[in-house]
Parts: sequence; C-alpha cells; structure tokens
Amino acid sequence: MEPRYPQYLPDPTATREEMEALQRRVAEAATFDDAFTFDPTRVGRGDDEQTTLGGERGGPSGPDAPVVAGVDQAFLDDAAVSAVVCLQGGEVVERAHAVSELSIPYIPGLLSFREGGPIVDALERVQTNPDLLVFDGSGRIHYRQAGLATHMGVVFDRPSVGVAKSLLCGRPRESVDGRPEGWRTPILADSDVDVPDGRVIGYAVQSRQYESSRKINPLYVSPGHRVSAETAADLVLRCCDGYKLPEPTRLADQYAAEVKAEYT
DNA sequence: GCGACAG
DNA sequence: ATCTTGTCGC
Repeated sequence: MEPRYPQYLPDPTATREEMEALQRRVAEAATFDDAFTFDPTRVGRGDDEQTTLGGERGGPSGPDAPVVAGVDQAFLDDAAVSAVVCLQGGEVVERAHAVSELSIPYIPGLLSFREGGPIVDALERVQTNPDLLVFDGSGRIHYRQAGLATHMGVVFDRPSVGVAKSLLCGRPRESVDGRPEGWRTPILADSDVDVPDGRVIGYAVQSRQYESSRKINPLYVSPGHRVSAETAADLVLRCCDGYKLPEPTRLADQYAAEVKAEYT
C-alpha cells in the first residue's frame, strides 16, 4: 500500500496546535458514511446461517471475499513494532511488520502522531490491497473526529474502522454493563466532541460475554473513513470469532508480540 | 484548581 | 502500551 494523500501524514515534530489543526482537516476529508464496493456480508469467516443457507456465498466460482487488514503495535524502549495481518474469509493471507523509532510520547487525543508514522511504515510493506483496515483505537470517537483509524483511513483513502477497548470521549446512550453477546448501543457526542451534542459517533459493542457471573467490557467501535457507525459495528462483529477482539486486530496483536520478542 | 483522557 | 502469577468460576 502507498499513502494516497501524503499531505495528511502525521508529523511528530508539529506543535500541538498544528497537530490539532491537521486533525480538523483530516476530519473534513473523512467520510462517515458507507462508501465502499465490497460486500460487507462476506467479511469474516461467514459461517452465519442466513448467508450460507442459500449457498449464494461465493465459493471457488464466486467473487473473492473481502480482504480485511488488522493493525496493532507492541513497544520497545524507543521503538514501535507495527504489525499488519490480512485476512480473507477468516484465513491469513499476508503478514507484514516494521520497527520504527518513536519520537513523541502518548498524549490522549494525539495518538496518531505517535503511532501513525510507524503504522504507515508497516502498511507500505503490505503487498495485498485490503478492502478494509481495522485499527486498535478510536476513529470518529475523538475530540476532533480524527482518531487513529480516521487519520490512517484518510491518508490511504481506504475504508477503515476503529476498535477501542475503552472510551476516549462521548457517552453511551444507556448502561453498557453486563450486556449479552451481540448487543450494541450508540455512543453519543458530548461537549468534548466537535459536533452537535447527541450525534451518534460510534457504538459500544458486546463482542463477547460469559454466560454468567464475571463480566466483559464492550468494545468501542467507530467509523474510521468511508464506513458508517452502524456498518462499522456490523463489520467488527463479523470479524469476531470467540474472542473479545476481532480476529484481524487480535492476530496483529499476537504478531506484534512475536516480533517484539525477537528484538528482546 | 478539578476532572478526564484511545494506546 | 507495559510490568506479570495466580486465581475465580463454570
């Protein structure tokens, strides 16, 4: 892959004001509606009954299933290990990684300026052309609607979604505690977000839940680029396979840890 | 000053 | 993110 709009590449040497200004431009360039050509119902392993019963799901003769790339990182002293795992129909078709120097610390709201460059390094080594990019972090659920998933999605002009394990800003429409698997509720913009209060900017998604007692927290899914909040939630659930994290992200996390181990 | 804050 | 074993509950 190659950045299609390098003017949006995150510059770690920029001042805080410049970083925030770029994020506002990224948000303006972003599309929070569905604007892709792949078939969302064919993402993931696709072992759910409605699409398999009729047998219309593309087999050897049908069109290829969409390629979904998961991106995650692991950290060394002064470097980041960025890993990308591409899946097609639940099968790994490619893995790529990069080890990059880190320049700035983690600052809430400016994550893409710390991790964006390293992630671009890894994505540039990917030979496949992913239909969808799944990031570990927020997309539209961000103060300026320009979280990591949105920023990267715009730089590569590729459909993307953000999957965070905790909420950066906004508020769930209702309590998210102890919900059943498959449940979801909208995340509404609050005063911390650059949009009218109450707008849906993402979803809390219960990707996994124990049958009793102990509770698992939901995932916070939001549009990165070219994907709506509703579709982002659908796509992430389709990518889940028995674990809290969707497979693309979970496998990228594993891969990043493997690479890190070799450098330790 | 206080609170809140992805990875 | 990272430092890390056991342990709770089915």
